[in-house]
Amino acid sequence: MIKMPRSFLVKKHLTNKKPNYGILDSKSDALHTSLVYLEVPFYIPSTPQPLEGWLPGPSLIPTPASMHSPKVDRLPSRDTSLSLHSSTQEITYPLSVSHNNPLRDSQSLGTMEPQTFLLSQDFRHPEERGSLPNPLLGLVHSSVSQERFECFDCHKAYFTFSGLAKHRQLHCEWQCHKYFCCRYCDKEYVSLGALKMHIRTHTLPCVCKVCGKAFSRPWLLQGHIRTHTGEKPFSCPHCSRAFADRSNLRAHLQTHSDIKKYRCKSCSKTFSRISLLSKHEEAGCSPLS
DNA sequence: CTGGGGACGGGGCCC
DNA sequence: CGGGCCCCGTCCCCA
Repeated sequence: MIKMPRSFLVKKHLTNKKPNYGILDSKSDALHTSLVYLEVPFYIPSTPQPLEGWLPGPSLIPTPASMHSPKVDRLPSRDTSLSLHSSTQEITYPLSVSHNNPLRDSQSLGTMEPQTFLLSQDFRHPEERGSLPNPLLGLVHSSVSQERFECFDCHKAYFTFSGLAKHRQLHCEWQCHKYFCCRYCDKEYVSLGALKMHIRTHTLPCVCKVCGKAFSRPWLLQGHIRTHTGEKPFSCPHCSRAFADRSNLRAHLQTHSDIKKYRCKSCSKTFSRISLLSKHEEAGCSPLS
């Protein structure tokens, strides 16, 4: 029988990249500087940037047919150049640092296809890097008529660069591309909050004053204390039984139901627990029995 | 072996 | 943002 792990919601190993545990103890800039960013596709906007305009103008960066998924490996800044690498060549482009780029309005602009790059570094201007997370490590997409900044992961679109930046920082980036590893075990989580909560299962800060048993969360301790006091606040409306745990009452209520929650697809027999259904199926369901 | 109770872990939601 | 609570679920144990 395949046993589900107790921590069934744990993110499994989808990446080898490990975050810096220091972020658990501090909410400093380490949150944004110590993590390893994954490479994700990036579309060079074909219209001017709403921020500082320091990104390379699209009309300056044609799309070589032989160039696939080049890496931007040099941090661009004003009045400098941008090197793009592919497996076959390296191309250096001057940067468009001004909204007054004369090529911006060229006829070729309307026929430009979105260009895909892989960003492996923080691509922002240093002034922006100081205050914002790296939003470009998500999808940025635009059309000629209406520029939008679209999250590569969830495809949510924003009209402003900073809008996407905030979205990436608060919601999507970590959830989609970063996994937080427990320093005490090998479990990984998709959010920092989930990891913090998991770590409590190691540190067990909530201690029972009666027996000394420790728990990860206060309400778990409260439930445990009921085992000492005998308090059972959750009563069954169908019988005289009462329970200290609401989940256990819910499971008990299944015993009063003729139609249980979990149904065998073969014989339609129902079970109060999925584990009982699994046992039934593994034993070899016989619809005639 | 089956069914059920006790205890507890984890994410989501709300305040 | 963090705590409390809810819900879902598993594991262990016992009748």
